[in-house]
Amino acid sequence: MPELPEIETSRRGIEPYLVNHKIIKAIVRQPKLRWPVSPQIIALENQPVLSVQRRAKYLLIELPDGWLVGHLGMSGSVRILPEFLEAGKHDHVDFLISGGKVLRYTDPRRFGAWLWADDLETCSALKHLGPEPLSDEFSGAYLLKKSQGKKTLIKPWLMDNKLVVGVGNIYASESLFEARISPLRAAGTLTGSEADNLALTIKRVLQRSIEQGGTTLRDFLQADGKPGYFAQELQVYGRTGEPCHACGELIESEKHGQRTTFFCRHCQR
DNA sequence: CGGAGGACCTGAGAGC
DNA sequence: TGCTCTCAGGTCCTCC
Repeated sequence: MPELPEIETSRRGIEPYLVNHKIIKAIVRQPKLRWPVSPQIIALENQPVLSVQRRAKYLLIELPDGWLVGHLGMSGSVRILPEFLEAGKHDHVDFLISGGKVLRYTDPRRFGAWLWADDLETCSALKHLGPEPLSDEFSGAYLLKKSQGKKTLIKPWLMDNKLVVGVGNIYASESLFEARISPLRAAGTLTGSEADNLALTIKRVLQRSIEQGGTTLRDFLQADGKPGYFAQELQVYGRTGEPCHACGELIESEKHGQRTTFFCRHCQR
């Protein structure tokens, strides 16, 4: 499911229900996720939530003694239930919140994770991540420097978390289209002005999607159960064979490393 | 080292 | 209807 805008949408959705409340306990129905659910989570009792943050595609829930580190994988979502409701087949973890509401994690494919971290600096899941795309550190100059000599295709290169986090399969294709850069080029062929443009475009596309509540393709829902509306603004993703909104030529798709890339051969050079 | 590919897991939809 | 195949928003691991 989710790329950065969907995680940020989820974070904003759950934050007001958690901060200044306590997590009474966690109910873990299925501990076998991407990694086993951490024992510290299973043992949680009556902990006040200090903050709800995000790093890359991880949700970070701050407790007095450490952090709940959640990842939604490909198909995961979190939502707030007004009260405890019977769990479905894929409702793997509930966090019971003081006052009676429930933070429920649902994930059919179980590629997600719920881990405990004593502190964020030493958390192995977070340690090797590149810069946040919406931070000042992520710039055209940064992209240009990193691209030097790279033979990888630009599109899978953008999806590498060591380069920049949060850009997944949807937004990699969308950003390259908006920047009019062909995904078929090697990363090392980026010019300075293209790198500047690409960095700005990635920020703009992600920001706009966050404002729309993310992209709902099939199962992603915001924490209140509503879909995200950015799907209506997708220019190339999922539009193989349909006319390009800019030039009318047909959108093409190709597989690069197991993932489909969508692009307009005429607009993107 | 960089880069390619398989692995994890389930469900939806297409085609026969 | 039901089987088989392909595809899906992520990322870690191994192999060359």
